[in-house]
Amino acid sequence: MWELCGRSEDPFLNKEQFFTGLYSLDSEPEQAETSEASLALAASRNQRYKRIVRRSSRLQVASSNSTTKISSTALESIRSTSIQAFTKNISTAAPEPVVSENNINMADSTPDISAVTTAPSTAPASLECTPRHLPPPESSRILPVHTKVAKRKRTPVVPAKKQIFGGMYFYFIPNDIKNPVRKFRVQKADEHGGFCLKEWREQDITHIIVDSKLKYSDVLKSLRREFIPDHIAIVNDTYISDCLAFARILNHDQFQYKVAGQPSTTENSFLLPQPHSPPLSSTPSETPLCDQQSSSATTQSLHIRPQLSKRANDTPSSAAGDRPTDSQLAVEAELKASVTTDDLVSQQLAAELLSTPGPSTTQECEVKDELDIMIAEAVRMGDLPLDDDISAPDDGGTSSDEEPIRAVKRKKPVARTGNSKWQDKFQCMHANDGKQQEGNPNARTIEILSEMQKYYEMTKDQWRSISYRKGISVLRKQTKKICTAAEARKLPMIGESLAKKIEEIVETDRLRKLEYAQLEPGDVALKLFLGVYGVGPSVAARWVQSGYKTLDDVVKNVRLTASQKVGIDHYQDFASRIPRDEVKRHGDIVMSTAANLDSQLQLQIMGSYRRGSKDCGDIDIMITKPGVSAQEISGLLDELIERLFEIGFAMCGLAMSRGRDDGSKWHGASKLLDVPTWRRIDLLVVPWDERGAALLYFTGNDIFNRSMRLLASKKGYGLNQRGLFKDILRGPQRQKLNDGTKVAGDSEEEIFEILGVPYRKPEERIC
DNA sequence: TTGCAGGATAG
DNA sequence: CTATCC
DNA sequence: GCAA
Ligand SMILES: O=c1ccn([C@H]2C[C@H](O)[C@@H](COP(=O)(O)OP(=O)(O)OP(=O)(O)O)O2)c(=O)[nH]1
Ligand SMILES: [Mg+2]
Repeated sequence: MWELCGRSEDPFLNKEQFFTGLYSLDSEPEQAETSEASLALAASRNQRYKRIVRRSSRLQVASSNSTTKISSTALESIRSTSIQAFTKNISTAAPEPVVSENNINMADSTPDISAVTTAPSTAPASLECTPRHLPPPESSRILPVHTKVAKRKRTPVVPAKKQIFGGMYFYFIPNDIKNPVRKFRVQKADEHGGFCLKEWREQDITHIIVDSKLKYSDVLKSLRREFIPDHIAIVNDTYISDCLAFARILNHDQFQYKVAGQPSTTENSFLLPQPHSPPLSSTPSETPLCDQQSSSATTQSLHIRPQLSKRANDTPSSAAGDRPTDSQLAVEAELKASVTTDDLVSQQLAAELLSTPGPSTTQECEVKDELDIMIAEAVRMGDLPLDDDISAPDDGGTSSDEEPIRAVKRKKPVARTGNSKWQDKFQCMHANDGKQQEGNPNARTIEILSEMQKYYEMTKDQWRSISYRKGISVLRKQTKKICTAAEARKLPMIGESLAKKIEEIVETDRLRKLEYAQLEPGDVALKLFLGVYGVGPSVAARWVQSGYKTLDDVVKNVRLTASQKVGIDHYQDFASRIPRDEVKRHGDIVMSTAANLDSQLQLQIMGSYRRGSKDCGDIDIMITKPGVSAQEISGLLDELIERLFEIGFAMCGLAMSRGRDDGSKWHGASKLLDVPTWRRIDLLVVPWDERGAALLYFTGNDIFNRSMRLLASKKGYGLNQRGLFKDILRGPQRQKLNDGTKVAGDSEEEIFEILGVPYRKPEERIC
């Protein structure tokens, strides 16, 4: 896998690629021309090539706020009831299965990295509805399609009589064919009628074939499961050859096929499990341990976990020191009474001053945004000589099982069209204050499409999800109702598929595909799990696949990370939005605490708060100090955190900057004295000369940031939370030769300016 | 057919 | 390294 | 899913 990923990364891209995806983020219906000046600027700074892609491991996309939040009314019952409680608002109208028109390509068109790391990409409902007797999709077989063996798809080269594995589904561990012996076995199994899956498809798999060197615990670990369903037989790797030797299916329960450390089973049925027999019939006795686990989990799923109830396990700090509550009270009281006194007040004032969006910099664009947008098309960006040839380094066919397919890849036409016209329609170019949601004529359409977006929320396809998001965003900006597909189609980021859906929604007030998707078993649980802080698509899918349906199931059976524990304990807390006032109160406490440490610190509440939201998903606070660069502020964060714990404000840490002294980030939970709800809080300490970039980053929103960054990269820059850079070069091995030259970082305005984007006030950065 | 932001932390 | 989060 |  690793080699696969590494290889797929192109260090350089040619010009065509350079402009690829230019329109990526939402676009603006009406676009003005951009000034020639900015254009020229862009052109002049443009580099021959630019590394656009950094495909490492980036899977998560959607912001947390729009998705998977559970309505507060339902929160009550989360722990104690099964997830069905959450289905109440799901439309139950006639499902009438719709064949997905677009899903087909997912498996193949998904980039390698995604294919590797994201889930099966099978059509909806395949999980439970795929008949066991149907062959799996080619993509999930362990052998490549064009391998001799696999190619003749089920056309037996071996006499029918010898197709002893007919209807049997094997999952090999390790699940690859790097080992020649294993490859041989896979081939043989395939030749004799068996299916060798490369994906874990629980419904289909009948046997797990385990390498002799592995132990049972390795199997569980490799599958990341706590037990193996009892309809699946676990045998060691001699099983296949023995079966072939005897030309019949042998009893997999026999001692010699056991995997080391495998829980004992009541043996000796000398009858084999029928390949097609329903799960229940196949040796019910085996792996009793596991069975027990799962059943107990389900039976107890209705109980509240007593031991994990609130704050039982965390908040070690509260015990320490002097009465936290008093301290925190004092802090707040101090804040309130502060009219009269002391430098604390002035500190706070200073901080507020800094944070006030008003004063600086906004005057120039205070008015209209019509003047905004964009670079017109006319741009020839054409003639820069490119180092066209993609030096396709190697491509060792090595390793991993399949995928000789990738040999095809690698060649870029390099036809240089003289001019790429890129009408900039980056969302970041457009001021969007996100108001007007009331009278929105497309409200209903947006609502339904948002539901759809949630369904695609990863696991299926992260990109599809963000495409929905982009389309929805465009729709949200419309002032007139979009009624027909043709009408919709004209909008940017709304293509064939979305247009059709929009029309269907307008005409029928529903979307069959959505209803179909909502029927998918496991989907409700998936959403439930995705709502847990620290649980993403991968883990959620794994849990669902293990048959868990409630958080209790999970707590009882799974080893959780520290974050996940807190996330489950405070599922409701973190799912609820924070009133703006409360955000302010949290901020004030941090500010005064920080002020006591160093009176020169400047704090400012960022994120959705700075954008003016009425409520926020969390509290984001940036801390900086005039003139201080780098790590003079090191250790400061630690101290601050410590104090926050002391006063009973900080409840737990979720992620802290790693040990280093440049400790700059802390993510945790905090709580007010009179509000029982824990809140997520994010502190960011930034050097003075990076404050502009940090401001830009931390204000968001996320889509806005991505839009800006994409735009920057198109223009030959690199934008991140530390600054705007140019000339980022990378060596042959994708090694970073330099970090580029920082061209801006002090101020937001400067960054906007250089990128040719009209300044946007924080409230206008809602995309 | 391919890319879709960029970086940090936990494990 | 991947998964998750910002 | 969209755009190239
Ligand atoms: O994927 C992401 C997520 C966040 N951010 C930036 C923008 C965002 O505004 C800021 C804070 O993140 P947070 O998750 O708190 O989002 P928010 O904009 O503050 O919204 P919410 O109200 O959900 O907190 O970090 C990104 O750049 N990329
Ligand atoms: Mg926030």
